[in-house]
Amino acid sequence: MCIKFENNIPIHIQIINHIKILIITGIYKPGEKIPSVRDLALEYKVNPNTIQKSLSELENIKLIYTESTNGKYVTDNKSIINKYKNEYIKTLTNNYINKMKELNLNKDDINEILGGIKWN
Amino acid sequence: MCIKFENNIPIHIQIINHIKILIITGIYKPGEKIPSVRDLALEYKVNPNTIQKSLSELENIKLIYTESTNGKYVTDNKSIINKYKNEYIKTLTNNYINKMKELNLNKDDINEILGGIKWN
Amino acid sequence: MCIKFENNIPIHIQIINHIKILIITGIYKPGEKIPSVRDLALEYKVNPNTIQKSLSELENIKLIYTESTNGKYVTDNKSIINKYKNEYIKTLTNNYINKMKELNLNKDDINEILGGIKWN
Amino acid sequence: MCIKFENNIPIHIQIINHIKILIITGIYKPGEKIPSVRDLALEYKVNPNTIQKSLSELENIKLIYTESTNGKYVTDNKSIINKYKNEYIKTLTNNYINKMKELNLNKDDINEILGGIKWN
DNA sequence: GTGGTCTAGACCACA
DNA sequence: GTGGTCTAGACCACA
Repeated sequence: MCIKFENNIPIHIQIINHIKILIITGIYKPGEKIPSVRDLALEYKVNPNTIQKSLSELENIKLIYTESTNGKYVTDNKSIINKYKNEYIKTLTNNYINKMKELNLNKDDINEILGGIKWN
Repeated sequence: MCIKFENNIPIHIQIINHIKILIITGIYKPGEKIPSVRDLALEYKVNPNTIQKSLSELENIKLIYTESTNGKYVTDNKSIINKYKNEYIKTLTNNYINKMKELNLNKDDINEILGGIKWN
Repeated sequence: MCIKFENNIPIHIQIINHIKILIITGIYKPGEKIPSVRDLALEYKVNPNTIQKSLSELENIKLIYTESTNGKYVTDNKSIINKYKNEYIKTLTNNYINKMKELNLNKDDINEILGGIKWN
Repeated sequence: MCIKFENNIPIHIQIINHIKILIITGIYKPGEKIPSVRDLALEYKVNPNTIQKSLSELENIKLIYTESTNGKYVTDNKSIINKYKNEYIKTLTNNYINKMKELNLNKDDINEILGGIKWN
């Protein structure tokens, strides 16, 4: 696990986003138990309270749930995961396109650029 | 001028990249005088030495040149600017595609996503 | 270590040239560790930042490289060293010949002068 | 006239050498009047006393002479000029060869290098 | 201990 | 006013 925190963005937000991506990309799988607050605090090198705050928010948006004495789990409702995945895809894509527009590139330019990519 | 510096990346590198993008996007035009070292230091709220270091590097890679005692100017060699523009496009595109791949999306998925974008 | 700095030439440039010659002449050998920034600052009696600046430039031109936290080393790429050696030879020779020309000496004169030198 | 003074060498010595070279190279011709102390002081941007000291030394070694109320002249004794010219040639040549030796080059190497020079 | 960054601030040349 | 140099000194990451 490796995350570089940025200035100007609250750390708990950055942790939310990081874990969200782990779930969206399937690194944390649906229904899978996620590490304990204590362990995550060690991994991210932050205070356990910060982790707690982040996980609460992830629970609010239904990406994880708590089994009372047992730990926290990734939701197994794949449609929720997909919803956030699509949202993330949209954000990435818009960011990409906006930067391309700043460079005065249009739809055709982008298609040409993507056409030249080799996929493996 | 507005730039939020990130942790973990030296400020002078971030300034290099920021000014590079201003040149690439044509906000700083070919042959145009750029603000003085002192003015940039005020704008970016850093020490003039830090600006000096950044501009030296931009001069090394030929994106700007110095007219001694007169100021610094964006190169008017558009092919150099284009070289860095293309490099930047490549980086943006690769980053975008790599994130898409992490989400298990392939070429067709991306084309479909881009096809659904409305251009204005 | 002994170096007399000249006026009118920035010290960091003089240090670059001095170390370059140490490498070219093989006093600093290929692959050998060079003294730390702090030690060189003491030797040359300048600020460590000035050494840092000089060594950065020597790294830019690939004559040295950095092993992070470990120190800086002379390149072990002998062809790079040779390139700068040949460049230096050329400069010395041109300077010598130009001064001879100022004295109205020609090729034959120089050959005669050199022919009279005793080699040991 | 342009001379950059070096540290660590007394300025009057540097001026002596500079004028000596002007005479040796024939820029100041045998028998020619040299500029007044006052004018030389302006040219070299030094105190007239410094010029006076330098010219005295040049007079001691017979490269110039004074016509009492009339000014100072380059000697018209060409054999004296030649003596210093030869001395200067010797110094230049020895310096050149010593630097070449530091680079582990020998007589044959130098001949080869000089053979490759294009003369015009 | 190693390299590296950044600031504050003095000072320089050029014109 | 412009770029450029240099120092003193604090501070950082890495290990």
